[in-house]
Amino acid sequence: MSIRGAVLGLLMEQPMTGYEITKRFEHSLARIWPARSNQIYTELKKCESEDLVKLSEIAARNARRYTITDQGRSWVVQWLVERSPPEQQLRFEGLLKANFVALLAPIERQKFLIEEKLYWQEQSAWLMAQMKHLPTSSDTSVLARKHAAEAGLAVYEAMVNWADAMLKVEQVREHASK
Amino acid sequence: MSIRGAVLGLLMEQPMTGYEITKRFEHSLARIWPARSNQIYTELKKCESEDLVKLSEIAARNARRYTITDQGRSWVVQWLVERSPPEQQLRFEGLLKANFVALLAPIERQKFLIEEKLYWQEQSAWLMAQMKHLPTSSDTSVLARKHAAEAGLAVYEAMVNWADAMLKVEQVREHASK
DNA sequence: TAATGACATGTCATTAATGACCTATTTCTC
DNA sequence: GAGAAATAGGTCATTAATGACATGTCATTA
Repeated sequence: MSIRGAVLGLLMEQPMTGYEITKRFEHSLARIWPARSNQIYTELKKCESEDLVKLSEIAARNARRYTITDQGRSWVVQWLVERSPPEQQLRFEGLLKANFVALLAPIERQKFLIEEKLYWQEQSAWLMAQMKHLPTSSDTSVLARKHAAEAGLAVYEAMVNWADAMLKVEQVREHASK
Repeated sequence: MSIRGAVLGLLMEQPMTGYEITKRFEHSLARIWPARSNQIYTELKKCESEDLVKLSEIAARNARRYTITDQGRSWVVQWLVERSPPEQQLRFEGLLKANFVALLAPIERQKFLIEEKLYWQEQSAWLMAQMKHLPTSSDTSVLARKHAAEAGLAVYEAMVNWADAMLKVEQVREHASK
C-alpha cells in the first residue's frame, strides 16, 4: 500500500496526471520506493474507484488529471501515522549482498566492491543534485523533504563507507601476504 | 530473486532445515530483507527442483535438512555479482513517509516523529546487540558481516538523526511563535 | 512530409510477497 | 499427567510488483 501513499502524497501538492506523477516519481521517490508507470496508472484507477481521488480534468492529449479528495487526504494521514507491519519498512538488497560478499573469490570481490562503491557514489551525487533544486525556505514541507533527502544521503554514504572498509580489508590482506 | 540469494547464501555456511534458516533469518537478515517462513519453505522446494540444493538428511521431527549443490554455489556468486535491475536495490518505506511528514498536523507530526525515533533507536540497539555476538576474527566472512552490520547501523542512525532534525524544526517553530 | 522523440495511458502474463490458516511432534513446566 | 510452548513444515487465497507489449498524440526537425 506504500505506492498508494506515494501517489496520494504527491497529489496532496496539486492535481496531476499519471504521467506527471510518474515524472515526479523519477525525480524524487523512485530511488526509495521504485514504481513503474503502469503501477501508478493502476493505482490511480483503484484510488478513483475508492473515491480517494477524482478525475478533475481531461487535459491536452487526453491526459487525465486527478485531484485528491477529502477521503484521499484522510487516507494519507492514516497511512503516515500507522505502523502496522513494522518489519517491512526496509528492503535493502545492497545490504543483503553485503553480508555475503565473503563468498566471492578475492578478485571478483574487489571488482564487485569497486562497482558497488561507484554505484552508491552515483546515487549520492544524484541526490545532492536533486537537493540543490529544493527551494530555500523554512516551510515545513520543504524542510521535511530536505531532511528526508539528507537521511537518504546518509544511507548512500553508509554504503560507500562499507565498500571502502571492505576494500581496505582486501588491501591489508594483500600487504600481509607479501 | 533476493530471497533465493539469502537462502542459498545461508546454506553456503552449512546444511540447514527450513526452520533453521528461518531462525537464522530472524536473527540477522530479516530486518534488511523481510521473509516469512512459508516463503523460505517455498523457495527451498523450488531450489530443490532446480538442483540448487539437495535434501541431505531427514533429522528429528521429520526436519528436512538441505545442502547446497555446486550449481547452487554458482547461482549465489552470479547473483552477488550481477546488477541487473539497479533501481530496485532499495525499498524504504520510512524514507518515503519522511518525505510526506509535513502533511501531518503539528501535534500528530510530533507524535509520529517521537515514535519513529524510538523505533529506529530500537533497531539500532538490536543490531548493536547482534554485533556483539560476532566472533572477533580477521576472517573475511566475519569482517564482511561486521562491516555490513555497521552499514546497517549507519542507516538506522540516519533515521534517528532525521527524526531529531524534524523534531527540532518543530521546536524552533514553537519558540518563534511565542 | 516523414521520421523521431517526448507525451500519455494502458493491458496482460508472471513472479514475489503477504496473511491467514493447518497439522503434527517434542520438550518443558506446573 | 495435563497443558503450554517451541519445533517443523507446510497450504491457499490474495495483493503487490515486474516486464513485456500495445496504442495513440503532438511537437520538432531534417
